Amino acid sequence: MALSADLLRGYTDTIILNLLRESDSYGYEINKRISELSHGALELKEATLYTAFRRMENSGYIISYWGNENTGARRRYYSITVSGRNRLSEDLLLWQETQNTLNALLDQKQARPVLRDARGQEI
Amino acid sequence: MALSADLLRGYTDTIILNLLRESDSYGYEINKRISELSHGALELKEATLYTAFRRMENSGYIISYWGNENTGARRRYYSITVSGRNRLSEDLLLWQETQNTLNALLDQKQARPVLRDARGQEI
DNA sequence: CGAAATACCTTGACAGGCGATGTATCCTCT
DNA sequence: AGAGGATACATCGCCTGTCAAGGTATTTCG
Repeated sequence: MALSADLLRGYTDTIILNLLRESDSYGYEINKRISELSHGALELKEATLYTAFRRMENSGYIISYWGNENTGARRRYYSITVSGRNRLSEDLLLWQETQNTLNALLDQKQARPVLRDARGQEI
Repeated sequence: MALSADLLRGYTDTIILNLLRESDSYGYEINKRISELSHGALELKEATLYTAFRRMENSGYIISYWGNENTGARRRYYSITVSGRNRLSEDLLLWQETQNTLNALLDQKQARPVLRDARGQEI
């Protein structure tokens, strides 16, 4: 079941920043990683993705550079800045708070984490 | 600390429906309940609230009627419909899923091994 | 060769949140 | 009695993030 990214509005930036935290990457790969890590639950549209890149680069959270592939299509790599890491930290705190608040308002208990085995199968 | 309502976009309807689940209520009271239950973390603006009511009534999730107060300002009460309860159930499931997905995407992970391209370039 | 995958990008529409503004009544304090 | 705050409703128009639809170019594989 795919989640509407509209319900996650505002979190695309956070998700991207969190992936870039580990290493530079480029659009196409980031999109695939998101799809993988969410087990297909979230698939960002390209328009959404590239708008997010522009927005975040304009805000100074990431910088971009062209990779020098000598084979295959050209890639634009993105790198998280110090400012981006700060933004990410705040976002992560905010996400915790958002969960607490919404769970309080919806009378929900914390979601039980989905556990998976080595093959990605839900336990 | 107030949450950015943009991060909760799409959940206002769910929050309202969940409050109406127990008993009919009216705009002003609902807004106060939200503020109380969230310990001030979420304060919906009136414009947001009343657009939500219109939207949900048009969609058949709630119906409204004027209260017959003989003192104080008039109140428009809202009542959740069967369709609204169904919508709420789906929303609650979706919220659980959203948490799981976002936690999977945002949780601290082991650092991904440094990958390099054919030319030894770090990617 | 043709299709699919890789990889990038832009335009315009849509929808939800909200700032600003307006109305009217009631209560409390001075 | 008058002022200010709380109660209670409502609308208009702007802003912003998502995305459908469209485009370009290269590589890989059957």
